[in-house]
Amino acid sequence: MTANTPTPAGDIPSDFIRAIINEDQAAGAYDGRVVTRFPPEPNGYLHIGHAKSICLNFGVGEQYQGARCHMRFDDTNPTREDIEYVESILADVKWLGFDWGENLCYASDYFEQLYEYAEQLIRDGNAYVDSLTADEIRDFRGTLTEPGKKSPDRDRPPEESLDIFRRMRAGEFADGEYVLRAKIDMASPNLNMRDPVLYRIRHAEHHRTGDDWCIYPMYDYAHSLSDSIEEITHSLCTLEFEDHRPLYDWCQEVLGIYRSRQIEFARLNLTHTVMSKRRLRQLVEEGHVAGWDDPRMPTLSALRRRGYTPESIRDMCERVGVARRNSMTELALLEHCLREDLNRRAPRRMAVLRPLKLVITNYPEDSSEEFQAINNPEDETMGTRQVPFGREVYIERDDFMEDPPRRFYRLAPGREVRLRYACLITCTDVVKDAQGEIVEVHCTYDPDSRGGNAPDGRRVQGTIHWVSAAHAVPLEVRLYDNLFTESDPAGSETDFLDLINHDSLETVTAMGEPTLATTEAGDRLQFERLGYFCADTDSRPGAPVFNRTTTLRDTWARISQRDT
RNA sequence: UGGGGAUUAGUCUAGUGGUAAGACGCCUGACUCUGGAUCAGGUAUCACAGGUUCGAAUCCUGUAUCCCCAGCCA
Repeated sequence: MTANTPTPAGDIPSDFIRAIINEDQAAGAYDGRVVTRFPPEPNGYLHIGHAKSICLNFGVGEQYQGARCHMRFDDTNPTREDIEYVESILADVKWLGFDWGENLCYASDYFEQLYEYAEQLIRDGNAYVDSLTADEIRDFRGTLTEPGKKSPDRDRPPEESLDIFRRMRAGEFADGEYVLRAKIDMASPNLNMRDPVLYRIRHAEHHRTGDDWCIYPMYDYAHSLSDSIEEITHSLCTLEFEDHRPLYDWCQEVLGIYRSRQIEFARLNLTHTVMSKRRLRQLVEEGHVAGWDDPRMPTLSALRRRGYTPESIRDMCERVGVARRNSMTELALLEHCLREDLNRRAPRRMAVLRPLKLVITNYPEDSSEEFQAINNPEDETMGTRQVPFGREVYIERDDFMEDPPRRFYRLAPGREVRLRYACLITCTDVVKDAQGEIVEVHCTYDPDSRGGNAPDGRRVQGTIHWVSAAHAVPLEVRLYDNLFTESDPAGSETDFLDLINHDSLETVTAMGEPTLATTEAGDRLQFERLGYFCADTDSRPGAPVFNRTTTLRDTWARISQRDT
């Protein structure tokens, strides 16, 4: 490995991990090298919690001079892992915008070397083959407050252990017949040090090594050695592995191999969702959601489908920071990052979610015209487009009230509002059906206000969006809300499944301006005054489907809610 | 009366002996052809109790609360 010039600690953000790395750099530790790794097990989909780890590890790998971050699969348990997960994980990391370059690694690539190190451990008297059953090992382990007992096999001579271990590898024994254990300290107050299992027999096909092996290394052993083999300098993991650090260090120390340093940080928790693989799997398997990429899920594939940008996710991870205390980040922060990003980038369009027909009685029948609309007021370079207009338009049901409360300054009988980019209209009549439901609103327009400007400069409080009825394109729109009603469903007394928000998905047929007919899956748009929407992969030619990524900040919703 | 961690505003994070910083949220107001965006202002004495010190969120002592650990999972 080549030595690197230390990076000046000046402008590297100051979370405690980077502070440690800065110190190491200043002290010339690790020859000035900085190498991290992101080590998922390919047994599930990546979620927003993983994003924090990805941003940290790859972020560090980018920030320091000559640094890098290895993409490594911790694939030591063939019974639950699959190539499908490998591929989705790779795609998600790439989507987030990170690059592992040449450094795509698999713990399974080290199986032979790991095995040889295990023989060394046995020869040195640091490991032994045990014939205790799983139940017996548990019994012998002791409890949190009582020391464990030594296995009768603990003093098996190294030659004998070596022989059995080789035969374990050769496939002479059934699953569970023997295990290889580290010989450390059965009385240690740290249960991980009470002769932890290093290898177990598993006659199972591995997604990469096939049936080359029938013994597989355990996490603590494999992870510590993999880090060492790759000469990882800073091995960043979550808090629950803190108790494993002594074992991590022990493995590298007794073998006399490259020393990596494990540093733990608090994982990301987000309100109104769950993050554990077990719960996510349950949501999918029991059909509470449509799949791993159901846009209500916190998986990266779901967030992508929902319309979240990788930039917004990375921004959130940066703002959350890195520390050692358990925390729960508010979803609002992620949403803020999203809106900030999309506000700059998303083209504006007009669509009406809950259409109410509005007839402009003084507008000529069978006539139409086009108005120019701005594609993005935040970015002039995005230009303008023409939007057709006619005698009948759809407006949002919420934008009309027959008997409006104070502070409501949209359309109501006798009121004048602006149809965005089109003209000023005044409500003259309300048409109801037999049930008393409003089915139509009649207005007159001011011909001199074409384009939406008041000819005499008079102030018009409200501006509402609309879609020409004659030109409208029907859209399937999926309105998403939080999957859970409580902020911490996993931490609640109530079972998390009973906290599912049954209104988390509402599908409506909206009416959109003509340009919306030609969107492609993945396109992100702002429907003016409503929110950000993303064309779904379910879209078909002539039948667009949109996911509501998030609403716009809605001051009126807050005011009206507060007043009731 | 096992071990390991943590404790700064509603939330997240900075501050490491010199009198609490930033972000989100929330509240006010300005502006506005998105009640969007933008802009201006407001919003904590640092878990608690003692102690050291001219001076403590930062040092010491004790207490409380929360999290993690008894897979041949990672």
